[in-house]
Amino acid sequence: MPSATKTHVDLMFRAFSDPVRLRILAVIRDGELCVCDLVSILHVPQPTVSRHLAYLLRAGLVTVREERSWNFYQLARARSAFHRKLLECLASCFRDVPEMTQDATRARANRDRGGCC
Amino acid sequence: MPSATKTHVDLMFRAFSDPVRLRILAVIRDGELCVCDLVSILHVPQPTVSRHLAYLLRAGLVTVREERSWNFYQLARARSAFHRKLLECLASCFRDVPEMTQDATRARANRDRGGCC
DNA sequence: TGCGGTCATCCGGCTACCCGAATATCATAG
DNA sequence: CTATGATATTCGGGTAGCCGGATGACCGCA
Repeated sequence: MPSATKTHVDLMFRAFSDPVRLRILAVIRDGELCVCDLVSILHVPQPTVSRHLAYLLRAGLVTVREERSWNFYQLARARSAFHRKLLECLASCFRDVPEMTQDATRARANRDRGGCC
Repeated sequence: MPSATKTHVDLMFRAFSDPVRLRILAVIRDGELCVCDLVSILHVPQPTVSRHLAYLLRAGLVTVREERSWNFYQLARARSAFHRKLLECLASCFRDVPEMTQDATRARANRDRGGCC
């Protein structure tokens, strides 16, 4: 048994400590996106995206809205000061991860096309 | 090849995603501490503390000062907006992790005793 | 009823991490 | 030189991701 039990804070930090999850969180800052949009924007296989979304859901960082055949994910509203600070980190590291800006341009092009539908 | 290469941002987030490292970072916010002080404050074996300190050193989150036989660790000065925000997260999650407050009281008692020397 | 599209989950294998115990390094005191 | 104390590192084993590929569940539509 570890000396310190795993807490919710650890879970949230760990949610941010993966490149794909970080990019997902960054790209849905501008509004909800469905899974297939994320797949085409991030250039990541669909099961990988789904797995990471499940992780983010467990951590309480995103919410889902089901409509017809699509699941739209968006950032969850911050429910604590810690959560809010963490989202500010996301904004700050935006310039340190080059892939995020590439994702952002692809996401904008995607929205201009009207998404997947 | 992974879809997104491991970046420095990931390394820093991951540094925060372990209970012991989080407690170390929190307890040295009030000033530098040597390894043996950390061991007695956190109630964690010495090799474990050293390993986590090495991790934090690699991530650029702490600095060392060697004096006589002791190595004193303290928080590194923030070198980016992201780094600064991350330290603010540390302050915010303080109230969410009960062990941190226990560590803080033990740390204060330790300082009142004058540390390990 | 069958089919295509959307999404989630399972399975195998690999890697990275985390720990406890023991050991190594190094400075200092005697 | 020897001993002691502080710290770092190594080693072995266990566990928790992470991924690619395949499969499964579900819905809308012809």
